Amino acid sequence: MEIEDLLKANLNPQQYEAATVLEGPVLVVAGAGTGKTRVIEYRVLHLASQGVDPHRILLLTFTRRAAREMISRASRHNRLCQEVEGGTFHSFGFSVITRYAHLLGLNRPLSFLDEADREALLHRLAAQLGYTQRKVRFPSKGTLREVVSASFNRGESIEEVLLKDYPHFLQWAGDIERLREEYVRYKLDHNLLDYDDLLIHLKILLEQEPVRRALAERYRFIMVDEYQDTNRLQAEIAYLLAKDHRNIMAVGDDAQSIYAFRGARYQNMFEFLEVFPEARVIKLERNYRSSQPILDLANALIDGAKRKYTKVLKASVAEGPRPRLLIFKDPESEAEGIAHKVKELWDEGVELHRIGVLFRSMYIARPLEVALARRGIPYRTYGGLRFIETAHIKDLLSHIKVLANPRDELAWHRVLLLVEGVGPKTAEELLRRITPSGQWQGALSELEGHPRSGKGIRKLREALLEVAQAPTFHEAVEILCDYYAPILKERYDDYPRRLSDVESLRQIAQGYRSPERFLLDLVALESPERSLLERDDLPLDTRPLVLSTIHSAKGLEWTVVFIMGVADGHLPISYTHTSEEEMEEERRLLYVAVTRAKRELYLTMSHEGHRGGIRVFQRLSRFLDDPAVLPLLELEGEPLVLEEDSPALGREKLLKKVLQS
DNA sequence: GCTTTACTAGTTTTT
DNA sequence: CTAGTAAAGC
Repeated sequence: MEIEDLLKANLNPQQYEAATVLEGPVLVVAGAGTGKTRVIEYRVLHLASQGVDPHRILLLTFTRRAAREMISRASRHNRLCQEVEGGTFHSFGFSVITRYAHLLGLNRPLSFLDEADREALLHRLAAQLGYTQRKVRFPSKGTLREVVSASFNRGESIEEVLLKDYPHFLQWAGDIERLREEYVRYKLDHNLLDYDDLLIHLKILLEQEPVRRALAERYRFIMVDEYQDTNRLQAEIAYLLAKDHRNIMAVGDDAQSIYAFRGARYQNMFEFLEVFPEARVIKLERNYRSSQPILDLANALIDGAKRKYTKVLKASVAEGPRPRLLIFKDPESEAEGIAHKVKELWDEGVELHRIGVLFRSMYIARPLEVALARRGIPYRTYGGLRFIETAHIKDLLSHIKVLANPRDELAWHRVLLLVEGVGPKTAEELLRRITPSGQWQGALSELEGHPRSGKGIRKLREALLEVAQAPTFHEAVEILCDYYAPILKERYDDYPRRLSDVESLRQIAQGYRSPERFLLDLVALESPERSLLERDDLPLDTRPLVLSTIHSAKGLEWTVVFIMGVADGHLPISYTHTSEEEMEEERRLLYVAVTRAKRELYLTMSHEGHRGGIRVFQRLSRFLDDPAVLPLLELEGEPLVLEEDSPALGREKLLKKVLQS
């Protein structure tokens, strides 16, 4: 009973129970830093050592990274654990849908639409329906994507979504409903899947009794992590998988729910107890991560929430410095201040990767990147625009997509618009000739005589021909990069930086034999470049400082944490209309950020900010400017706090003052 | 008629 | 910084 001893030695009684109760539903309410990763790790290990075939264990997590991490930790004790099936709902959906595509009437290969592809497609369809030439403003493609996507993952009609999020567009409810239908039809006709489809189609498959029974039979033990951030579809999927055998464990913390904008429902935690009334509830409240002063702040923050959370975190490390609030004059000195402090810590021997800098939105970190670069402090950013979402990488990928599937209209559209002398009209004309058959060579040569675009089209055709004849995929990518480089230089002022991204792509391509696999890894699911950069094998002292959005920092921890921009307008972020629900989520976001810190926590803000070139005064975040919270902080800098009732100048007064000066 | 360029307004979080 | 729009240019 070696494993048994290991469990007993490494888990507290609640954790032990969560790891070892294998039969029947279990809901684990796990506060931040209470060792839920460890629970899952040991539960997997326990299952495997009880003789459960690892292929019958399904671990659904929020990111693939989280799944990888837990499985690899369990595998250190028992190599069999490597065979456990783990990933996100989306990646699980993708593999199930691929296997049962025929039941859905879809033909392989299936292609994946990322967010930008979805927008492009919606825009095209809206234009075809004549919606874009409206006198009254029709929603932009980004908004259309949000609305359509929200209607799917919240299970609401377009009208309901508009009512809540975009009441000013209510008049277009009918048109957008129609657009949504066309969008779905197009995807089905062209074997395309987007993020929502990965869940929708999975659920549709699970509603077919034979499929459901086969999958429920296969996966006898199911674990779902970050349950507070699952949406309605995901909860239904979990239920369908587990309703027969009922061996399901959901782990979550309603106080850490930060994805409502994406359809997440912390209510799923409570509803779990309704669909599985016999579920055992286990609460983890002993925090192993942070010192008590940090947890006091976290507890006070969450105590100020409208909705009451029942957990109170208790630290196992009592002592530690109080969290510090640093107030700077402007964003630049805030950045300088943090960079300076980081350098100091580094010089004192704190390894960079033990320090994390967190912020609500990426733009907050811009000045910091400058300050770090100046001091030669290596850093890497998490969150924000990802590699494959940048324009130049999408350009290049479109060329590869076109070769992999010559009927891919979106990819062709992008490729053609890059050709000199080709605009929307010529591109549409070419698309009409190319995509029905996929015979691009003939279609392209026909237009080579065109006075304006002919030359560019010929270049494209010759390059594609050469690429198609390349002996290996890797060489094909080389040729494409050479074709694309001059276009890139022509189009982007900042081409040197972009060119180095192209170089990275070229290197990533070296590991692949075929475009299909490459595109799937890169576009459909988590991109490999992350794992390339996240090398765990790097010596500890060369791992860089992490800058991360709070959303991306979920589940991570650092010895020293900086939270930038704790000012009203940044955290909570000011957005045109903010409901009470959204404000509560902003509070939880700060809670999540605070609970990432183990020993030292710095909260920083600046009084001056720029909004569109105009200087504005900022006040401390309303979550911190609270009599129950402020005394928990060590203050540094001038707390130039504007009076709560300091009256706004108002248009007329401002006008007078400006005219006088 | 179509493409390119110049300008302006608004800029969250992510599988 | 980028998406959308208006005007200029071929």
